[in-house]
Amino acid sequence: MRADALRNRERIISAAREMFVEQGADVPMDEVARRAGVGNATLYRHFPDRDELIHRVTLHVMERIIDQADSALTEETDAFEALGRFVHAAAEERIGALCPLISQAGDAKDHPETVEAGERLDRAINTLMERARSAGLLRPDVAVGDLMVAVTQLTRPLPGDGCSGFDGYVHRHLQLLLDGLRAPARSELPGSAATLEDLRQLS
Amino acid sequence: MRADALRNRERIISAAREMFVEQGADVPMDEVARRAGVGNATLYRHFPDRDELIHRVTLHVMERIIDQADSALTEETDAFEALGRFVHAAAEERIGALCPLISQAGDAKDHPETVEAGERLDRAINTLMERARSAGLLRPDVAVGDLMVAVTQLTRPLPGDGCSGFDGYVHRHLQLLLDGLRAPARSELPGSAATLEDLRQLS
Amino acid sequence: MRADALRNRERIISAAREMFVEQGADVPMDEVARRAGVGNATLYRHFPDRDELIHRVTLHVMERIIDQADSALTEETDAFEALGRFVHAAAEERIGALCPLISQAGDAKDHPETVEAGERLDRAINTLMERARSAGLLRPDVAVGDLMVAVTQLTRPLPGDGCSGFDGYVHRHLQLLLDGLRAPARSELPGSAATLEDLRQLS
Amino acid sequence: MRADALRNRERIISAAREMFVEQGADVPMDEVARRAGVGNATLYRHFPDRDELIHRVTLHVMERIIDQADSALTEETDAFEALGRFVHAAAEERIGALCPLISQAGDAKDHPETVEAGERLDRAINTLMERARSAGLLRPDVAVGDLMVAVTQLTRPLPGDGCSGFDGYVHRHLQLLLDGLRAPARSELPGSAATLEDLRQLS
DNA sequence: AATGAATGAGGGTTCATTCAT
DNA sequence: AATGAATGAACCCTCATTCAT
Repeated sequence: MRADALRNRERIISAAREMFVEQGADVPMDEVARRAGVGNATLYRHFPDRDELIHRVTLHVMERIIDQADSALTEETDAFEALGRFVHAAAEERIGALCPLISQAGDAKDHPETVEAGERLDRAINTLMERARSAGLLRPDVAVGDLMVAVTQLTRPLPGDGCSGFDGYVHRHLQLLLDGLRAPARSELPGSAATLEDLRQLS
Repeated sequence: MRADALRNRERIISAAREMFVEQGADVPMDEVARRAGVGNATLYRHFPDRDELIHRVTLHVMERIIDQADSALTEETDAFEALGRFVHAAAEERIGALCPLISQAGDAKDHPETVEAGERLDRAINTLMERARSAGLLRPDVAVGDLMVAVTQLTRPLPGDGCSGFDGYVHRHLQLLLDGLRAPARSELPGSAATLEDLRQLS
Repeated sequence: MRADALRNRERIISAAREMFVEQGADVPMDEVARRAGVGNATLYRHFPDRDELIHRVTLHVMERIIDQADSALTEETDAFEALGRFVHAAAEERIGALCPLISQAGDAKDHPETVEAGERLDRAINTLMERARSAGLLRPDVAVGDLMVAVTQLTRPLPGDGCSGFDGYVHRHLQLLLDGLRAPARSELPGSAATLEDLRQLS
Repeated sequence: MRADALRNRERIISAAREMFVEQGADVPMDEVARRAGVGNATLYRHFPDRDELIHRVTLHVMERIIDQADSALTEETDAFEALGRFVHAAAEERIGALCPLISQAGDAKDHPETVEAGERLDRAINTLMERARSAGLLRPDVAVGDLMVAVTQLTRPLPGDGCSGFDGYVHRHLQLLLDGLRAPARSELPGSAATLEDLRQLS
């Protein structure tokens, strides 16, 4: 790929990520192109339709979240602290805004690359959780899917514009969740623990 | 109001609530009308535009949630059990699908009726929380806004169709939240406690 | 017809005339009904469709204009003064706003009542003009159709709202027209003199 | 601008002008597009809404009328003949059908380009009138606004379709007006002379 | 490869007219 | 007779996607 084409591709993904965060997946494609500083047809050359664009943006954010999980694992000594750091870092990566998009992107969620990235993400977070669980700090009845769905949901932006003021509260709610995750369990959870793969097949 | 008109109005609200839950606030108005079994112009006679329809649906659900809070307060003896019952009942009322709609309905969130219903909701839930807090069962550093936002977020449906399989997991996550809410607090929360009014003004 | 029905009919015609003058023939029927203080279905009972309403309003104004012609004939001694008085009076009757409506009312302009009223109007104005012509005050190469079309056009309101400020100028332009009608003719007119019947058949 | 886009733009303006003349400002936008041989969205790309389309069409016709005024000034020796030629030429440019549209186009009449074109038009016609007035051929108590409103009104098409037969009479009425404008004045005019700017501010 | 331009399908809303009370 | 309510067709406008330069 030519160097300028690659640069365009990256600018489009970056613009799309920003706009998806701010305005959701329904943002007009022309607006994405304009924010990226390219013509609309250039956008379509790189991403044949909206689904493909969403697909690539979500893959991109999954990679970043995997990186965050790895960093937290490496750089934090306390196992539960590592989990907490990861949770708050995932929020900053806008997991709540971006990951749910995949359910709007046709069959993208079953695409091999998505599945594969999901597996790596599952492994990375599972490692984090396993370490905390082994240390007796994490309640034993939760799995990666539980954590990721809860974090995603708690950090989802409200539809429509302008509710960005809520961001300040998000970390409070994540902290409440983390307190609920701490061992020992204070109640019995209904249902059963879910992996990311379980969730993917459900959706 | 004429009897048939009232019946139509109720059928429209009911259809709209169902479709908002299933497909979000962007459902075509004509589809809502069709589901309600009326012509599209009948819908517009009752609700001059989409904002008004959303406004009335959200008011309706707020009333139902207030009722749930009152029931929980009356019928449960354990104060924390009451809170838990209310949280799960609010999920069943689809608080996560319906309350966020108000931010998509223009100025509806500042409408006097919405404000007033919000105040009553705040009082009802505050009573529930106060009772649990007095009994030493609820951590003292949370307020109504914290609870309601977290519950709303955790129960929001994913965008797009068909992810209804997640519903089974929602109650797990609510339970995690409730465990995090229990006294004693396991960590210090960032930021400060919010009332519903605080949140309304933010949004 | 019952007394209250007759009263309603008159209120509707009156409301329609006002609104046609202010907003043109495209005013919503429901608005006419509201201005008249009746239900919309009552309007439709009296006038089966918009064309019929326009038809009746224009007949009504034609009668009033005939009256104005008769008054001018009777009450003015100078024959050209009588013509001038009539022209300005027709403007006040909103001939320019109301008579053109008939061309928007389907086949109403060929309705026997319209034809008959047109004939009476033609006779009345012709009498006025003939008297002025006999007195050597009116140029001989103009007929009723010329006068009425020119007066109608010069007094037509602009489409859209709010241009009522123009009214002040209308009488200036009518006066210019009257000066052009005075004998002796200052130029030769193209085409030939037209009766109202000529015009009706054209339109 | 690309050559094909420019061609489309001109075809749209041309189609719109024809249809505005025939059917008024309320023609469906889709019909204009169809007459122009383009898709409806192409029309909207060039003219974001109906107001903008009207705005551009009226600007276009104003330019053509200015040209007519200049031609009449240059090519006619007799000063009143020049005025007469201009008046009839303005009628052929459909001034009566097109200029009133501007009052239906939102704030277009206060748009700088419209104001500026109006000023040039005022100057061009004022030159014509001044020359005739200096030659003692034009009555002194009229101004540009008087002339233009009268010409516009006398040449306005009737609402609705099909009354094109009237066109033959229009030049008769313009001639009557011109005879009324000739010096010496045969009566005193009510009100005061108006410039185009006066009229714009009124409307 | 990049892009401005074109397009057709779809959704929101209005309104003339008809229906039911 | 009077009326509030219901309706479907029409129109404006947007946008995802394709085409032509």
